[in-house]
Amino acid sequence: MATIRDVARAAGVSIATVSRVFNDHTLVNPETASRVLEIATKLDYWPNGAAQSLTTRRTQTLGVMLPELFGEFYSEVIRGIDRQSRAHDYQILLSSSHSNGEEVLIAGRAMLGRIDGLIMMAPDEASIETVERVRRRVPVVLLNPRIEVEGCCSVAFENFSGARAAVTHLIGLGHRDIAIITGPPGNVDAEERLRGFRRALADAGMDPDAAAVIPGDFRESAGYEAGVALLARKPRPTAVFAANDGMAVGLLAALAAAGKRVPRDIAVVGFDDIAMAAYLNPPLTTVSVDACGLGHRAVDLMMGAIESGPTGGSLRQQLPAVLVVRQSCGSATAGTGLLEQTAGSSGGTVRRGRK
Amino acid sequence: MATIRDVARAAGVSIATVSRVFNDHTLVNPETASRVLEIATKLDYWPNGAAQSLTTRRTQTLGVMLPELFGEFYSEVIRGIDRQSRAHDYQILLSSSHSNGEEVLIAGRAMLGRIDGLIMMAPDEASIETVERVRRRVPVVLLNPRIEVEGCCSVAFENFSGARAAVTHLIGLGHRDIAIITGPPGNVDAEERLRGFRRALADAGMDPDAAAVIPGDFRESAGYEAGVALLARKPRPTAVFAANDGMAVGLLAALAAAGKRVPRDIAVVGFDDIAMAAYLNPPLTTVSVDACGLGHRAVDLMMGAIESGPTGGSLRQQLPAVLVVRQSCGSATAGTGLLEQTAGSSGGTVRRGRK
DNA sequence: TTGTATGCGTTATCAT
DNA sequence: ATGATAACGCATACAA
Repeated sequence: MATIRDVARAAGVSIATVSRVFNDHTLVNPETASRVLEIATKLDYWPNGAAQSLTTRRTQTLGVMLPELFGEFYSEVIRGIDRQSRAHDYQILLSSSHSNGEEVLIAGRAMLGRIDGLIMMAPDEASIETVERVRRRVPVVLLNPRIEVEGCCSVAFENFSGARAAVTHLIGLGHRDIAIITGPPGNVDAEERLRGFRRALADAGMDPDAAAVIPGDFRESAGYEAGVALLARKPRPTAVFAANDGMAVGLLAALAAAGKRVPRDIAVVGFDDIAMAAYLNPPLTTVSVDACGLGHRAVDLMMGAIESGPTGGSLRQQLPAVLVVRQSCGSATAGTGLLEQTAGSSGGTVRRGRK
Repeated sequence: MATIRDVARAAGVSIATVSRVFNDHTLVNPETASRVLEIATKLDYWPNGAAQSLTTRRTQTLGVMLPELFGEFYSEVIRGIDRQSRAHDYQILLSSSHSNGEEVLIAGRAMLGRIDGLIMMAPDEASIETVERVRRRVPVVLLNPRIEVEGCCSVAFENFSGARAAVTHLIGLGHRDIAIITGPPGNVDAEERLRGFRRALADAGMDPDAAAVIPGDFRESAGYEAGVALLARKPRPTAVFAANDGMAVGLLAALAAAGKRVPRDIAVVGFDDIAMAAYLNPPLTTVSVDACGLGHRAVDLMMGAIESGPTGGSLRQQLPAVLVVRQSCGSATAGTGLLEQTAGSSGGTVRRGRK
């Protein structure tokens, strides 16, 4: 393939001139420029990106590392990153499905020299060291970080207050025996949601330790199994908070299979507000988070970090988690207010209906 | 940051030796190697990817270009590509949301030098020229191509036979007035599905030109609007084939809003079998395609193309589109067989139930 | 306005 | 087993 040298030779100029034409740096003689352009077109010359980034130290690429690419949630995050990156003329170097620190390290090394910044969601604590090492080279933006890393910006959802609002709503509806299906152990989101669940109970004067905590892993199948386990329980909880919608879907299926009616027999609330939540039977009450917006925001932070260089501060941003009341949680029972504002320092809000 | 030179200096060896240690090329003296490794660790040396790929002409990266990143379908494709790429130790350079040939060209140029191959789904015919130009540089694998490009491998779904099977099924159920909600004009999948729709009607001795063809664009909102338009029609069709599930979802919502019962009043069939299809009310009969598998297969083809070099043949592969019968299409009416095999050279198959 | 020359951080081909 | 040194393709400081 034609290189800058080929074009220079064919046009009878130096490579510096060709380079200038393509980067319209210094003013180049219009005639010369058009001649070079013509030759370049004829030779179908495309500058080599690797060579460019080697000299300019710029790649116009953002690295993205995610723990896994399963479930709608991560797809949405990627979409958000993708869109906003394009708006800034950046491409995305994707490397997901990392389950441990070792893989993260390898992927990080492979990205070095090919990216101007890294947006990552660390699967576990072990990846923190990798983050530190990457951070010495390019800006890093953390997604829902377990631990804040000095010098890294981060964006996170208000998992805690979102979960708290959801459970508080159930309590407001009159429920006193509420179970939770948790996410995978070690997952930050899962832990925060569990914490919100417990806090809501405690706030209402109930004993968090008395509540049924059924282990899950964010997958639909776990929700189904949890449903089976739940039905065998005596006394059977009157409401269930699933730590994500995927498990809520499985739970709903298990309940339906057992002939239970939702919300009459059991109330169900999820978390994430995935696309199908509004279309489930019954429509799922859940906590809505804007996964796409998370990616969008991460890119914005990254752009700032790239601009300001290594001295850039470490902004922390929180994105709201809003309770969306649909039908799976049932309506207010007599004597209980339905519209009370959910408590929470971050001011939880409540939305109703399909969207 | 430390470069290979820094390591060499600190270890008292030449850069060639350091390079050898990291690529375990020729045998290096174990002592020297361990010393170099030690120094490299201390200096936190990471090879620069851009420099590596400049000399080796290898990037361990696959370019991925998609027309848009909206809807579950594309997310699934990306997931498939991502997974299989990782299995081959490749990363992904993503650039989506391209709506026209100009954008595709720009994105293609930006990728040059950073990728070993390109997997792309061209939004329109104008992108073909870009494909040709990219192809002279790196192998290209096309996803659902409108036109086969000489020297490019491709993977496509059996859109035609899938749609045909779906509509044939409706006809077998006794329907004689079947409408279609089409995808966006110019979209290959959309056109093939329309073609399958028409063929099914023709095969049954019906007049394709007499059928109601309602324009859509694959979005949920288009399905909703189509539903409204459909209900105003007299006589009202007894069945509708939505060219994708997203529109079927909107259609279902419109019908429910109008108090119509599915499938009693109107039968509905979709295409894609997205995750929520099985959970809709009623569960959606649709044509299932394995979007994730498409990506997976594309990577496999790419690996072959990269191996075999520029002389690699141009394999074309077809992935099945299987009718999944759920409840939105209703059951057989008297006198009509329900289990008949769908016609089609590619041997359409029928599946039942939730999965 | 244009050309020369150097460097970016590697790998790889020679020697030694 | 190891060391010079020449690419790789481009951008850019400096000279002309």
